[in-house]
Amino acid sequence: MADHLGWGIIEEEGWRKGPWTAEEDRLLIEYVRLHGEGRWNSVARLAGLKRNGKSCRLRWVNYLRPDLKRGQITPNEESIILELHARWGNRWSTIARSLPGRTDNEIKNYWRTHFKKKAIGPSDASEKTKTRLLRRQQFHQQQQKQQQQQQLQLLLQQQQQQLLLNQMDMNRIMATPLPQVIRQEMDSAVYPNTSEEESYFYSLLNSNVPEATNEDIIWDGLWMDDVHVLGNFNIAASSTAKATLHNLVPLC
DNA sequence: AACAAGTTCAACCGCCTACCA
DNA sequence: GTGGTAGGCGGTTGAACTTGT
Repeated sequence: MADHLGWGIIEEEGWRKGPWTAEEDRLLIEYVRLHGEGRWNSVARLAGLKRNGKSCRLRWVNYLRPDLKRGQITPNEESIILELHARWGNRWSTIARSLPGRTDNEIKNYWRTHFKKKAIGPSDASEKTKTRLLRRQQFHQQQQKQQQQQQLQLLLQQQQQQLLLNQMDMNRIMATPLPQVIRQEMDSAVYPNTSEEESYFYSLLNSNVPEATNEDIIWDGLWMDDVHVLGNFNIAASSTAKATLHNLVPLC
């Protein structure tokens, strides 16, 4: 059970709660400087703080992070908050990403104190449902994305194999003496005038497919209305792949 | 000056998802 | 496949501060 010795000195299972002291802040800053962000549950052990991981993370993210912007929300920021809230609802962390230096907590508090009163009404009652629905949709989209990535990766693997085989054939052909003109023709057939999409595909073929791509960032901004974009991306990737394969076929 | 009411914001809570063994 | 754990998120709380009477 918790010992209630006053706000700030409450302890439960050895964890301190309540307002942070300057010394605790110093220890946390030092910890992050040495070990970086993350592994928050190690903070207690490594930094000598009697705070649980969640508390440490929150303190860092909302208060100690060096890139935080202090002071009043500007009118410009306010309009961004209004616009994004109209679009996303109470998805504060998503909104916060569009306002560098502002935290989700800060934006949430700002919204509640400045706009909540105006917003209370029939729409407010449905806010929770709306947020949950959005979350569920996000989850389904994530699953779809994974499936599509798997398909794309499979396709790329097949094509890389095909390319390897083609290259082996090419090597064999190139090993036999040919007139210069015919060789030039063949060179242009391997890498014809490429479109942007094809260049992108070549670059994919020539590099290992990264495990974590910028798609994560893109996906952050993709929601219901944007699903078709990913659908098109997949189609585009597939069609490009087909086109590229088609270009290679005459070589076989 | 003193008190009440209103506002702000740091911090906590509970839930959910991702990840790992 | 499953259970445990860590981290992230939105909602809520309550102490501190400000403003009005």
